[in-house]
Amino acid sequence: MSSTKTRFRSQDTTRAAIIDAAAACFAEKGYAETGVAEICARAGISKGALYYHFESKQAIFLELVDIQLADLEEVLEKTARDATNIPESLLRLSHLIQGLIQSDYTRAGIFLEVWSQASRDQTVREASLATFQRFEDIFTRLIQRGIDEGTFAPIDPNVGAQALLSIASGTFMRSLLDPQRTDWGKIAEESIEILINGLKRRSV
Amino acid sequence: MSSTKTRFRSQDTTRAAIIDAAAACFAEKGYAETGVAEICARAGISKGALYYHFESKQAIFLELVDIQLADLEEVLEKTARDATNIPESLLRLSHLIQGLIQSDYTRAGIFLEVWSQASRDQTVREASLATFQRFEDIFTRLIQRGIDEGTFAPIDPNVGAQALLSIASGTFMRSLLDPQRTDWGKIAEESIEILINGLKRRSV
DNA sequence: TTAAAGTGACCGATCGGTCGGTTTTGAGGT
DNA sequence: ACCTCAAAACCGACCGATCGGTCACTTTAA
Repeated sequence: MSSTKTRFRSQDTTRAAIIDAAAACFAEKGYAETGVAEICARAGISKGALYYHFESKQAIFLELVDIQLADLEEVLEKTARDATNIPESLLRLSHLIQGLIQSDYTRAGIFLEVWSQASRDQTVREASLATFQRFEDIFTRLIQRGIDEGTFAPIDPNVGAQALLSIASGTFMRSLLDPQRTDWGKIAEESIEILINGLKRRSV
Repeated sequence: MSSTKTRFRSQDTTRAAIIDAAAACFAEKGYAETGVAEICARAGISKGALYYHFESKQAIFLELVDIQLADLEEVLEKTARDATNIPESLLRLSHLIQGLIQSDYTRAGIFLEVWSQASRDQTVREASLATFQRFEDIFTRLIQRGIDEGTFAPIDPNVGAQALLSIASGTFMRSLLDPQRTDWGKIAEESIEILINGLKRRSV
Protein backbone atom coordinates (compact mmCIF):
# COMPACT_ATOMS: atom_id res chain seq x y z
CA MET A 1 0.00 0.00 0.00
CA SER A 2 1.09 3.53 -0.60
CA SER A 3 1.81 5.51 2.50
CA THR A 4 -1.23 7.53 3.43
CA LYS A 5 0.47 9.14 6.38
CA THR A 6 -0.55 12.73 6.80
CA ARG A 7 2.32 15.13 6.91
CA PHE A 8 1.85 18.43 8.63
CA ARG A 9 2.51 21.37 6.40
CA SER A 10 4.51 24.42 7.32
CA GLN A 11 2.78 27.49 8.68
CA ASP A 12 3.08 29.40 5.43
CA THR A 13 2.00 26.55 3.20
CA THR A 14 -1.26 26.03 5.03
CA ARG A 15 -1.97 29.74 5.25
CA ALA A 16 -1.45 30.01 1.51
CA ALA A 17 -3.72 27.05 0.89
CA ILE A 18 -6.45 28.67 2.97
CA ILE A 19 -6.06 31.99 1.19
CA ASP A 20 -6.22 30.29 -2.20
CA ALA A 21 -9.28 28.28 -1.28
CA ALA A 22 -11.02 31.30 0.18
CA ALA A 23 -10.23 33.36 -2.92
CA ALA A 24 -11.85 30.77 -5.15
CA CYS A 25 -14.91 30.42 -2.92
CA PHE A 26 -15.48 34.14 -2.41
CA ALA A 27 -15.14 34.78 -6.14
CA GLU A 28 -17.58 32.02 -7.04
CA LYS A 29 -20.25 32.48 -4.41
CA GLY A 30 -19.56 35.71 -2.62
CA TYR A 31 -18.40 36.30 0.93
CA ALA A 32 -21.65 35.82 2.80
CA GLU A 33 -22.67 32.74 0.83
CA THR A 34 -19.37 30.97 1.42
CA GLY A 35 -19.16 28.84 4.56
CA VAL A 36 -15.92 28.25 6.41
CA ALA A 37 -16.61 24.54 5.96
CA GLU A 38 -16.26 24.95 2.19
CA ILE A 39 -13.01 26.82 2.54
CA CYS A 40 -11.73 24.02 4.76
CA ALA A 41 -12.76 21.31 2.32
CA ARG A 42 -11.15 23.14 -0.59
CA ALA A 43 -7.96 23.72 1.35
CA GLY A 44 -7.90 20.12 2.55
CA ILE A 45 -7.90 20.92 6.24
CA SER A 46 -10.27 20.90 9.18
CA LYS A 47 -12.08 23.75 10.82
CA GLY A 48 -9.75 23.59 13.76
CA ALA A 49 -6.75 24.08 11.53
CA LEU A 50 -8.37 27.05 9.85
CA TYR A 51 -9.01 28.75 13.16
CA TYR A 52 -5.52 27.87 14.27
CA HIS A 53 -4.15 30.01 11.43
CA PHE A 54 -6.77 32.74 11.25
CA GLU A 55 -8.78 34.60 13.84
CA SER A 56 -11.96 34.71 11.83
CA LYS A 57 -13.53 34.45 8.40
CA GLN A 58 -13.22 38.21 8.05
CA ALA A 59 -9.50 38.05 8.79
CA ILE A 60 -9.03 35.67 5.87
CA PHE A 61 -10.90 38.04 3.60
CA LEU A 62 -8.91 41.07 4.68
CA GLU A 63 -5.57 39.38 4.17
CA LEU A 64 -6.72 38.14 0.78
CA VAL A 65 -7.69 41.65 -0.26
CA ASP A 66 -4.38 43.05 0.92
CA ILE A 67 -2.49 40.61 -1.25
CA GLN A 68 -4.56 41.21 -4.38
CA LEU A 69 -4.49 44.99 -4.12
CA ALA A 70 -0.75 45.04 -3.44
CA ASP A 71 -0.22 42.85 -6.50
CA LEU A 72 -2.25 45.15 -8.67
CA GLU A 73 -0.52 48.25 -7.38
CA GLU A 74 2.87 46.79 -8.16
CA VAL A 75 1.88 46.10 -11.76
CA LEU A 76 0.49 49.61 -12.18
CA GLU A 77 3.60 51.19 -10.77
CA LYS A 78 5.83 49.15 -13.01
CA THR A 79 3.79 50.18 -16.05
CA ALA A 80 4.08 53.83 -15.11
CA ARG A 81 7.80 53.58 -14.36
CA ASP A 82 8.66 52.03 -17.71
CA ALA A 83 6.53 54.45 -19.69
CA THR A 84 8.29 56.28 -22.51
CA ASN A 85 5.38 56.96 -24.80
CA ILE A 86 2.71 58.22 -22.42
CA PRO A 87 -0.44 57.74 -24.54
CA GLU A 88 0.71 54.27 -25.48
CA SER A 89 1.30 53.40 -21.85
CA LEU A 90 -2.20 54.51 -20.94
CA LEU A 91 -3.55 52.39 -23.76
CA ARG A 92 -1.68 49.42 -22.37
CA LEU A 93 -3.86 49.67 -19.28
CA SER A 94 -6.45 47.88 -21.40
CA HIS A 95 -4.27 44.75 -21.47
CA LEU A 96 -4.22 44.79 -17.70
CA ILE A 97 -8.00 45.08 -17.59
CA GLN A 98 -8.32 42.24 -20.07
CA GLY A 99 -6.04 40.10 -17.94
CA LEU A 100 -7.90 40.96 -14.77
CA ILE A 101 -11.21 40.00 -16.30
CA GLN A 102 -10.26 36.95 -18.27
CA SER A 103 -7.14 35.06 -17.34
CA ASP A 104 -7.81 34.76 -13.66
CA TYR A 105 -11.53 34.74 -13.07
CA THR A 106 -10.90 34.43 -9.39
CA ARG A 107 -10.06 38.08 -9.03
CA ALA A 108 -13.14 39.55 -10.62
CA GLY A 109 -15.53 38.34 -7.95
CA ILE A 110 -13.18 39.37 -5.19
CA PHE A 111 -13.04 42.98 -6.28
CA LEU A 112 -16.81 43.15 -6.33
CA GLU A 113 -16.83 41.71 -2.83
CA VAL A 114 -14.36 44.33 -1.67
CA TRP A 115 -16.53 47.08 -3.07
CA SER A 116 -19.56 45.55 -1.47
CA GLN A 117 -18.01 45.45 1.97
CA ALA A 118 -16.23 48.77 1.57
CA SER A 119 -19.52 50.51 0.91
CA ARG A 120 -20.74 49.40 4.30
CA ASP A 121 -17.78 48.68 6.60
CA GLN A 122 -15.72 51.71 7.52
CA THR A 123 -12.48 49.81 8.08
CA VAL A 124 -12.62 48.09 4.72
CA ARG A 125 -13.67 51.33 3.07
CA GLU A 126 -10.79 53.37 4.40
CA ALA A 127 -8.25 50.76 3.38
CA SER A 128 -9.74 50.45 -0.09
CA LEU A 129 -9.94 54.18 -0.52
CA ALA A 130 -6.28 54.60 0.40
CA THR A 131 -5.26 52.01 -2.17
CA PHE A 132 -7.51 53.47 -4.83
CA GLN A 133 -6.06 56.90 -4.25
CA ARG A 134 -2.57 55.52 -4.75
CA PHE A 135 -3.77 54.10 -8.07
CA GLU A 136 -5.08 57.54 -8.93
CA ASP A 137 -1.77 59.18 -8.00
CA ILE A 138 0.11 56.89 -10.32
CA PHE A 139 -1.99 58.00 -13.28
CA THR A 140 -2.08 61.62 -12.19
CA ARG A 141 1.72 61.70 -12.34
CA LEU A 142 1.72 59.94 -15.68
CA ILE A 143 -0.71 62.41 -17.19
CA GLN A 144 1.25 65.31 -15.68
CA ARG A 145 4.28 63.99 -17.52
CA GLY A 146 2.22 63.98 -20.69
CA ILE A 147 1.29 67.59 -20.11
CA ASP A 148 4.87 68.58 -19.37
CA GLU A 149 6.19 67.04 -22.55
CA GLY A 150 3.48 68.79 -24.55
CA THR A 151 1.50 65.75 -25.60
CA PHE A 152 -1.54 66.58 -23.51
CA ALA A 153 -3.43 69.83 -23.13
CA PRO A 154 -2.86 71.60 -19.81
CA ILE A 155 -5.90 70.26 -17.99
CA ASP A 156 -6.10 69.10 -14.36
CA PRO A 157 -4.16 65.81 -14.43
CA ASN A 158 -6.13 64.44 -11.50
CA VAL A 159 -9.38 64.74 -13.42
CA GLY A 160 -7.84 62.80 -16.27
CA ALA A 161 -6.68 60.11 -13.87
CA GLN A 162 -10.15 59.83 -12.40
CA ALA A 163 -11.72 59.55 -15.83
CA LEU A 164 -9.22 56.89 -16.80
CA LEU A 165 -9.82 54.82 -13.68
CA SER A 166 -13.56 55.22 -14.13
CA ILE A 167 -13.29 53.72 -17.57
CA ALA A 168 -11.17 50.91 -16.19
CA SER A 169 -13.50 50.01 -13.33
CA GLY A 170 -16.58 50.71 -15.43
CA THR A 171 -15.45 48.31 -18.13
CA PHE A 172 -14.61 45.80 -15.46
CA MET A 173 -18.08 46.08 -13.94
CA ARG A 174 -19.65 45.87 -17.34
CA SER A 175 -17.77 42.65 -18.07
CA LEU A 176 -19.36 40.99 -15.07
CA LEU A 177 -22.74 41.32 -16.79
CA ASP A 178 -21.45 39.72 -19.98
CA PRO A 179 -18.88 37.07 -19.12
CA GLN A 180 -19.30 35.38 -22.52
CA ARG A 181 -17.50 38.13 -24.35
CA THR A 182 -13.74 37.80 -24.49
CA ASP A 183 -12.83 41.08 -26.10
CA TRP A 184 -13.14 43.36 -23.11
CA GLY A 185 -9.55 44.40 -23.54
CA LYS A 186 -10.39 45.71 -26.99
CA ILE A 187 -13.43 47.56 -25.69
CA ALA A 188 -11.38 49.10 -22.92
CA GLU A 189 -8.73 50.08 -25.45
CA GLU A 190 -11.19 51.85 -27.73
CA SER A 191 -12.74 53.67 -24.79
CA ILE A 192 -9.37 54.79 -23.52
CA GLU A 193 -8.45 55.86 -27.02
CA ILE A 194 -11.34 58.30 -27.12
CA LEU A 195 -10.36 59.61 -23.71
CA ILE A 196 -6.73 60.08 -24.74
CA ASN A 197 -7.93 61.87 -27.82
CA GLY A 198 -9.77 64.23 -25.52
CA LEU A 199 -6.64 64.80 -23.46
CA LYS A 200 -4.40 65.65 -26.38
CA ARG A 201 -3.47 69.15 -27.48
CA ARG A 202 -5.48 70.41 -30.39
CA SER A 203 -2.67 72.16 -32.27
CA VAL A 204 0.88 70.87 -32.66
CA MET B 1 -59.76 56.79 24.14
CA SER B 2 -58.68 57.01 20.57
CA SER B 3 -59.50 54.05 18.45
CA THR B 4 -56.47 51.76 18.15
CA LYS B 5 -58.20 49.32 15.87
CA THR B 6 -55.91 47.95 13.26
CA ARG B 7 -57.17 48.45 9.76
CA PHE B 8 -56.03 46.13 7.05
CA ARG B 9 -54.26 47.86 4.24
CA SER B 10 -54.92 47.33 0.57
CA GLN B 11 -52.86 44.82 -1.38
CA ASP B 12 -50.84 47.53 -3.10
CA THR B 13 -50.20 49.60 -0.01
CA THR B 14 -48.67 46.73 1.91
CA ARG B 15 -46.62 45.54 -1.05
CA ALA B 16 -45.24 49.04 -1.47
CA ALA B 17 -44.42 49.23 2.24
CA ILE B 18 -42.52 45.95 2.01
CA ILE B 19 -40.62 47.07 -1.08
CA ASP B 20 -39.69 50.37 0.55
CA ALA B 21 -38.54 48.68 3.74
CA ALA B 22 -36.54 46.10 1.82
CA ALA B 23 -34.91 48.80 -0.30
CA ALA B 24 -33.71 50.63 2.79
CA CYS B 25 -32.46 47.44 4.45
CA PHE B 26 -30.68 46.06 1.40
CA ALA B 27 -28.99 49.39 0.76
CA GLU B 28 -27.82 49.73 4.34
CA LYS B 29 -26.70 46.21 5.11
CA GLY B 30 -26.69 44.25 1.90
CA TYR B 31 -28.98 41.48 0.77
CA ALA B 32 -27.46 38.56 2.64
CA GLU B 33 -27.06 40.50 5.88
CA THR B 34 -30.67 41.63 5.92
CA GLY B 35 -33.12 39.34 7.67
CA VAL B 36 -36.75 39.12 6.65
CA ALA B 37 -37.58 39.95 10.26
CA GLU B 38 -35.98 43.36 9.82
CA ILE B 39 -37.92 44.03 6.67
CA CYS B 40 -41.10 43.10 8.51
CA ALA B 41 -40.32 45.38 11.45
CA ARG B 42 -39.53 48.28 9.14
CA ALA B 43 -42.67 47.73 7.11
CA GLY B 44 -44.77 47.40 10.25
CA ILE B 45 -46.09 43.96 9.45
CA SER B 46 -45.55 40.37 10.51
CA LYS B 47 -43.69 37.60 8.77
CA GLY B 48 -46.94 35.99 7.84
CA ALA B 49 -48.06 39.11 6.03
CA LEU B 50 -44.76 39.35 4.18
CA TYR B 51 -45.00 35.81 2.91
CA TYR B 52 -48.62 36.39 2.04
CA HIS B 53 -47.58 39.09 -0.41
CA PHE B 54 -44.26 37.66 -1.63
CA GLU B 55 -43.05 34.19 -2.41
CA SER B 56 -39.58 34.66 -1.01
CA LYS B 57 -36.93 37.15 0.01
CA GLN B 58 -35.46 36.87 -3.48
CA ALA B 59 -38.81 37.75 -5.05
CA ILE B 60 -38.86 41.00 -3.09
CA PHE B 61 -35.37 41.81 -4.29
CA LEU B 62 -36.19 41.10 -7.93
CA GLU B 63 -39.31 43.24 -7.91
CA LEU B 64 -37.37 46.02 -6.23
CA VAL B 65 -34.69 45.89 -8.89
CA ASP B 66 -37.24 45.94 -11.67
CA ILE B 67 -38.78 49.12 -10.32
CA GLN B 68 -35.48 50.93 -9.85
CA LEU B 69 -34.10 50.02 -13.26
CA ALA B 70 -37.34 50.94 -15.00
CA ASP B 71 -37.27 54.31 -13.24
CA LEU B 72 -33.73 54.96 -14.34
CA GLU B 73 -34.41 53.93 -17.90
CA GLU B 74 -37.34 56.30 -18.12
CA VAL B 75 -35.22 59.23 -16.99
CA LEU B 76 -32.49 58.36 -19.47
CA GLU B 77 -34.92 58.10 -22.33
CA LYS B 78 -36.51 61.40 -21.50
CA THR B 79 -33.09 63.06 -21.42
CA ALA B 80 -32.25 61.64 -24.82
CA ARG B 81 -35.62 62.55 -26.29
CA ASP B 82 -35.42 66.19 -25.23
CA ALA B 83 -31.84 66.61 -26.43
CA THR B 84 -31.20 69.49 -28.80
CA ASN B 85 -27.57 70.20 -28.05
CA ILE B 86 -26.03 66.73 -28.00
CA PRO B 87 -22.77 67.40 -26.10
CA GLU B 88 -24.68 69.39 -23.53
CA SER B 89 -27.16 66.57 -23.08
CA LEU B 90 -24.35 64.12 -22.49
CA LEU B 91 -22.88 66.47 -19.93
CA ARG B 92 -26.20 66.59 -18.16
CA LEU B 93 -25.78 62.89 -17.44
CA SER B 94 -23.51 64.06 -14.64
CA HIS B 95 -26.48 65.60 -12.83
CA LEU B 96 -28.22 62.27 -12.98
CA ILE B 97 -25.18 60.56 -11.51
CA GLN B 98 -24.97 63.17 -8.79
CA GLY B 99 -28.60 62.64 -7.95
CA LEU B 100 -28.23 58.89 -7.92
CA ILE B 101 -25.32 59.08 -5.53
CA GLN B 102 -26.42 61.81 -3.22
CA SER B 103 -30.09 62.63 -2.99
CA ASP B 104 -31.37 59.14 -2.45
CA TYR B 105 -28.71 57.12 -0.75
CA THR B 106 -31.00 54.14 -0.82
CA ARG B 107 -30.30 53.45 -4.45
CA ALA B 108 -26.54 53.29 -4.35
CA GLY B 109 -26.36 50.19 -2.22
CA ILE B 110 -29.06 48.50 -4.26
CA PHE B 111 -27.18 48.81 -7.52
CA LEU B 112 -24.11 47.28 -5.95
CA GLU B 113 -26.27 44.45 -4.72
CA VAL B 114 -27.68 43.92 -8.20
CA TRP B 115 -24.20 43.74 -9.66
CA SER B 116 -23.15 41.36 -6.94
CA GLN B 117 -25.98 38.95 -7.62
CA ALA B 118 -25.83 39.41 -11.37
CA SER B 119 -22.23 38.29 -11.42
CA ARG B 120 -23.29 34.97 -9.93
CA ASP B 121 -26.94 34.30 -10.66
CA GLN B 122 -27.75 33.76 -14.32
CA THR B 123 -31.35 34.96 -14.10
CA VAL B 124 -30.41 38.22 -12.45
CA ARG B 125 -27.49 38.62 -14.84
CA GLU B 126 -29.55 38.23 -17.99
CA ALA B 127 -32.16 40.70 -16.80
CA SER B 128 -29.54 43.22 -15.78
CA LEU B 129 -27.64 42.80 -19.02
CA ALA B 130 -30.77 43.41 -21.07
CA THR B 131 -31.48 46.61 -19.19
CA PHE B 132 -27.89 47.77 -19.41
CA GLN B 133 -27.90 47.20 -23.13
CA ARG B 134 -30.99 49.35 -23.48
CA PHE B 135 -29.12 52.08 -21.62
CA GLU B 136 -26.30 51.64 -24.08
CA ASP B 137 -28.65 51.86 -27.05
CA ILE B 138 -30.03 55.16 -25.83
CA PHE B 139 -26.58 56.69 -25.81
CA THR B 140 -25.51 55.00 -29.01
CA ARG B 141 -28.40 56.68 -30.80
CA LEU B 142 -27.62 60.01 -29.19
CA ILE B 143 -23.99 59.88 -30.26
CA GLN B 144 -25.04 58.78 -33.75
CA ARG B 145 -27.14 61.91 -33.93
CA GLY B 146 -24.07 63.91 -32.92
CA ILE B 147 -22.11 62.30 -35.74
CA ASP B 148 -24.88 62.93 -38.26
CA GLU B 149 -25.10 66.60 -37.42
CA GLY B 150 -21.34 66.94 -37.72
CA THR B 151 -20.55 67.63 -34.08
CA PHE B 152 -18.75 64.36 -33.47
CA ALA B 153 -16.08 62.62 -35.51
CA PRO B 154 -17.31 59.54 -37.42
CA ILE B 155 -16.30 56.93 -34.84
CA ASP B 156 -18.26 53.83 -33.80
CA PRO B 157 -21.11 55.32 -31.75
CA ASN B 158 -21.46 52.18 -29.68
CA VAL B 159 -17.89 52.49 -28.46
CA GLY B 160 -18.61 56.03 -27.38
CA ALA B 161 -21.72 54.89 -25.55
CA GLN B 162 -19.77 52.20 -23.76
CA ALA B 163 -17.10 54.67 -22.73
CA LEU B 164 -19.72 57.08 -21.48
CA LEU B 165 -21.51 54.44 -19.41
CA SER B 166 -18.18 53.24 -18.06
CA ILE B 167 -17.45 56.71 -16.78
CA ALA B 168 -20.92 56.88 -15.28
CA SER B 169 -20.73 53.55 -13.48
CA GLY B 170 -17.06 54.03 -12.65
CA THR B 171 -17.72 57.36 -10.98
CA PHE B 172 -20.63 55.80 -9.18
CA MET B 173 -18.46 52.96 -7.89
CA ARG B 174 -15.77 55.39 -6.90
CA SER B 175 -18.24 57.44 -4.89
CA LEU B 176 -19.03 54.44 -2.74
CA LEU B 177 -15.45 54.52 -1.46
CA ASP B 178 -15.67 58.19 -0.56
CA PRO B 179 -19.20 58.99 0.61
CA GLN B 180 -18.04 62.17 2.37
CA ARG B 181 -17.47 64.03 -0.87
CA THR B 182 -20.50 65.75 -2.27
CA ASP B 183 -19.13 66.94 -5.59
CA TRP B 184 -19.31 63.69 -7.54
CA GLY B 185 -21.54 65.36 -10.09
CA LYS B 186 -18.76 67.82 -10.82
CA ILE B 187 -16.20 65.07 -11.11
CA ALA B 188 -18.44 63.14 -13.46
CA GLU B 189 -18.99 66.29 -15.49
CA GLU B 190 -15.28 66.96 -15.91
CA SER B 191 -14.63 63.37 -16.90
CA ILE B 192 -17.41 63.40 -19.44
CA GLU B 193 -16.12 66.71 -20.73
CA ILE B 194 -12.79 65.14 -21.60
CA LEU B 195 -14.56 62.24 -23.27
CA ILE B 196 -16.78 64.54 -25.32
CA ASN B 197 -13.69 66.46 -26.31
CA GLY B 198 -12.31 63.19 -27.62
CA LEU B 199 -15.48 62.54 -29.57
CA LYS B 200 -15.58 65.91 -31.33
CA ARG B 201 -14.38 66.60 -34.83
CA ARG B 202 -10.94 68.08 -34.99
CA SER B 203 -11.55 70.59 -37.77
CA VAL B 204 -14.71 72.58 -38.31
C1' DT C 1 9.35 15.51 25.70
C1' DT C 2 7.33 19.53 24.16
C1' DA C 3 5.47 22.72 21.12
C1' DA C 4 3.38 23.19 16.75
C1' DA C 5 -0.11 21.60 13.66
C1' DG C 6 -4.31 19.52 12.98
C1' DT C 7 -8.95 16.99 14.09
C1' DG C 8 -14.05 16.89 14.14
C1' DA C 9 -17.89 16.65 17.27
C1' DC C 10 -20.34 20.06 19.22
C1' DC C 11 -22.61 24.66 20.60
C1' DG C 12 -25.46 28.71 20.49
C1' DA C 13 -27.36 31.84 17.45
C1' DT C 14 -29.63 33.13 13.44
C1' DC C 15 -32.27 32.78 9.47
C1' DG C 16 -35.72 31.84 5.78
C1' DG C 17 -39.85 29.93 5.61
C1' DT C 18 -44.35 27.51 7.43
C1' DC C 19 -48.72 27.00 9.47
C1' DG C 20 -52.77 26.99 12.32
C1' DG C 21 -55.32 30.39 13.69
C1' DT C 22 -57.45 35.37 14.12
C1' DT C 23 -59.24 39.71 12.48
C1' DT C 24 -61.12 42.62 8.88
C1' DT C 25 -63.68 43.50 4.80
C1' DG C 26 -67.30 43.81 1.64
C1' DA C 27 -70.74 41.74 -1.35
C1' DG C 28 -75.16 39.82 -1.18
C1' DG C 29 -79.30 38.08 1.20
C1' DT C 30 -83.35 39.39 4.04
C1' DA D 1 -80.53 48.65 8.35
C1' DC D 2 -78.84 44.30 9.90
C1' DC D 3 -76.90 39.77 9.43
C1' DT D 4 -74.06 36.15 7.17
C1' DC D 5 -70.00 34.25 5.57
C1' DA D 6 -66.29 33.47 2.59
C1' DA D 7 -62.26 35.50 1.18
C1' DA D 8 -58.56 38.67 2.02
C1' DA D 9 -55.17 40.32 5.13
C1' DC D 10 -52.54 39.47 8.90
C1' DC D 11 -50.35 37.35 13.15
C1' DG D 12 -46.42 35.16 15.57
C1' DA D 13 -44.88 30.82 17.56
C1' DC D 14 -42.38 27.40 15.68
C1' DC D 15 -39.25 24.41 12.62
C1' DG D 16 -35.29 22.53 10.29
C1' DA D 17 -31.13 23.88 8.45
C1' DT D 18 -27.00 26.29 8.43
C1' DC D 19 -23.28 28.85 10.04
C1' DG D 20 -19.22 30.83 12.53
C1' DG D 21 -16.65 29.54 16.10
C1' DT D 22 -14.85 26.45 20.22
C1' DC D 23 -12.46 22.88 22.53
C1' DA D 24 -10.74 18.68 24.34
C1' DC D 25 -7.94 15.81 22.16
C1' DT D 26 -4.49 13.47 18.74
C1' DT D 27 -0.64 13.47 15.63
C1' DT D 28 3.72 15.16 13.85
C1' DA D 29 8.24 17.47 13.99
C1' DA D 30 12.49 18.46 16.07
